[in-house]
Amino acid sequence: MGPKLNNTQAPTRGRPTTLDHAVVLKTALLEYWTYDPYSVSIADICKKTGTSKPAIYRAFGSDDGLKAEVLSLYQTLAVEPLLEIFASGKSFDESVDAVIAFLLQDRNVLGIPNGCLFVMLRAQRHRSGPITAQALKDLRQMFLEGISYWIEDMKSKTVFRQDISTEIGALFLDAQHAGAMRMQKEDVGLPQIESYLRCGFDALRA
Amino acid sequence: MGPKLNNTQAPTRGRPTTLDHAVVLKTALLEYWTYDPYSVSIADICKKTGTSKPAIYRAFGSDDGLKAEVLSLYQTLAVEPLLEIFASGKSFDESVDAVIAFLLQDRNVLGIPNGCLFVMLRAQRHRSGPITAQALKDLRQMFLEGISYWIEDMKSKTVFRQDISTEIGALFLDAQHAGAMRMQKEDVGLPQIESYLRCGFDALRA
DNA sequence: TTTTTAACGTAACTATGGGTACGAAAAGCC
DNA sequence: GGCTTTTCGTACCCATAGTTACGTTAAAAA
Repeated sequence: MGPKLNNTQAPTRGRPTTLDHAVVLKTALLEYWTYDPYSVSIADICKKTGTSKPAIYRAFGSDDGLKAEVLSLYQTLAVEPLLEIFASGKSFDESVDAVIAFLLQDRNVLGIPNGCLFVMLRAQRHRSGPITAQALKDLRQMFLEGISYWIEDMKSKTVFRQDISTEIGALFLDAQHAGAMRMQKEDVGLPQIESYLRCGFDALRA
Repeated sequence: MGPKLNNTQAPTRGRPTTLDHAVVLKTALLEYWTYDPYSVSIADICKKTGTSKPAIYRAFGSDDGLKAEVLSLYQTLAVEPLLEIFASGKSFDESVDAVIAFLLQDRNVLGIPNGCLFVMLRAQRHRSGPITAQALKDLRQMFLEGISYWIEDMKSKTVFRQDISTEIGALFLDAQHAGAMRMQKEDVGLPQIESYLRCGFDALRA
């Protein structure tokens, strides 16, 4: 989109780029995730990364553009790994265990914030600009589809209740995920969140 | 708290109050509920009600104070009626039906916004001032307790799964409520939300 | 009637938000 | 070396947020 490529080779003329696209993106991700996307300003990210505002605007176009790129990074770092667990052909019980283990890792140890940026953005999607809104819509779609595939798979193995439509099952699991992430932010204990999630999965087991 | 009582009789000296406390509160509630508490400014509420900013500060002290009073109004208007359904001694199935009917009323017809202000505030509680934060904490506590009472009642009638602790059951229903309200804001269809809720209640039925 | 009391609202203040104009600086090309 | 190209970042723009100073107005008390 922008007039320049990332730092991965390219420019032939003009002053070389000093801004590190990846560092800014990663910093923004961490700030948005830790606090909330709409409580962190461009100026905050500038301070954290030692860059200037125009540099960020040159690289990302706008606040909306930055948020959209951050969401894209979050997708590859956090959402897709979760979907891969669902897609990895595990049994029902193995899937449940793996998903719970993934969601409830000790984040302090890993240096990862609590909660889920995707969930936070969805909860405030009326605030997002058009680019982020579209990215959010697409990701939601992909998320529900990923879950739907798993449900279909489980149904074919007759370990998932046949009387629950795939659509509703997907909405249900999506909501379970959001609920767990919200509880994590609200400092509900891990054992409680785990029980909550198992309770939900039990509702789907044939 | 403020130096004056509400318009319900009282002042003996000085210029009489023209600001209608109730109207401002109701307007703020509607704006916060329709959009989101942190996308609506004091100035917005002034425009809607035709009052001045100092009038609002005189009556509510601060943004935080206004939000806290609005939350209190929301509690009596929307949260307590829901808890009363749970407390009204209905059977399990009647409770489920009544709760679903309550949550999924046609809001357009009633002039009530979609979603839930309580859920919205909780999702952004890190932004709230100390007064609102405390009110939010108290309301959350009351909400979980109200649900817990119902669960205990249902357990005593052996229609609620005994192997789910009351604490987890309450967290689960709290999350179901939040999920349904979030879906309503995300424009998920009513039938889907209803199925989602029934699916969750089914998980708790003995 | 004058004094006291208290709410009135215009017009400010400060901080911060997203966003940019523009001259300086650093590279390649001729 | 000059010329072109492109990024650099300081210093600004404008809008809006929450909040308040202060002169004015309307009532009760003296």
